[in-house]
Amino acid sequence: MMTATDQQATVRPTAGQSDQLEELIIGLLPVLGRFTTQTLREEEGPSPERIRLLRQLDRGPIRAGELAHSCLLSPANVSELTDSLVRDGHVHRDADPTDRRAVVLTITSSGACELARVQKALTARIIQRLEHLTSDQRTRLTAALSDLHAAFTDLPASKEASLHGR
Amino acid sequence: MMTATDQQATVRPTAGQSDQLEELIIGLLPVLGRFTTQTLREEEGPSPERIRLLRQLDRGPIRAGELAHSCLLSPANVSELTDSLVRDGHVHRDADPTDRRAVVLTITSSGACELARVQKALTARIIQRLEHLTSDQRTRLTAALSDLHAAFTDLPASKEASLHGR
DNA sequence: CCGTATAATTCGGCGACCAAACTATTCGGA
DNA sequence: TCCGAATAGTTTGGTCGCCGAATTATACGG
Repeated sequence: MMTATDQQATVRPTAGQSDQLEELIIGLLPVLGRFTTQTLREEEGPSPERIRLLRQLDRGPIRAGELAHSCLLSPANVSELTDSLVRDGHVHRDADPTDRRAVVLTITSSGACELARVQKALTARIIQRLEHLTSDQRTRLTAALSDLHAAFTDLPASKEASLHGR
Repeated sequence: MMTATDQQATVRPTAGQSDQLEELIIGLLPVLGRFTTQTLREEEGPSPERIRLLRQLDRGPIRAGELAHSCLLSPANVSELTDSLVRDGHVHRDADPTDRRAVVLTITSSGACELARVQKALTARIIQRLEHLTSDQRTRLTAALSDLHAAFTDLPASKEASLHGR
């Protein structure tokens, strides 16, 4: 009845068995993404994206441009997100004394506190999801995710390898 | 071996070494998310979210509500996204003959084609990222992601019965 | 000093997303 | 048989994330 293409269950001629891994990665993203946004939404705190910025800021003060770079966001976006973080008192903006065009972002104690709270909630949820894994599975997962993370983390320009502002 | 990246493992007294795993998962999302959106953006096709719907539709016709449920989206959102997919000729909407309130969504051949094209591009990029992994690492990653996927895939139904008696 | 490069912000606009209101249909009674 | 409640989707109004282009302020080489 239906048109030419019926509901063939994933018979893909081009697929080898290694295709499975890529499929897994592609499929993982929406699942994790939903989970995270859902969880953080319930948490009533800063939005997921703001949390992402806070996570970076928690590592130490950073210039707005570098933050944009490290989070793969446009400067415009960072500027806007920062606005709201400043408004909420989670971050403050200071002029960089060495270059007055630039801005240095620093997390406030309230920001760090929020971050900790939210991350704790998120972590709790994750633990809950993982609790039926065996110890071996956990170990394997940790190692594998480490690889995966490394594979997809590209710091295209490690020009500022001397990031020392601490 | 730990690829101790820039992560400074915030010594948490309550946390065992398993804390590392949660950190990895939290950190993975933005990395993967960025990668995917970036790649798909370059691909000039349907947006990532539309691709997500197409992926589900590619498994066979489905009612709009079920699609919303399976993708964890609101019906409103699905309706809108579907609009654009229909406009682009990637999907068609048909009234369900057994229930005229309902709508059945079916991917068109053009939709399937687009999906294949885009997934191919995405897969190619992923392969590129993974090419320096050893065969063992790949195997481990595949198994681990399988676990992870299962752990975060929402369990269907089963809540109906318990909620009934309230 | 001046022109150009650079850091950030502002502006306009699009896409994703949702809750609430609305429409059309089904279905369980009385 | 008809009515009201439930159900499937759509529309509406609005928020947030995100970006490119224009703008502003500063730095720096000549």
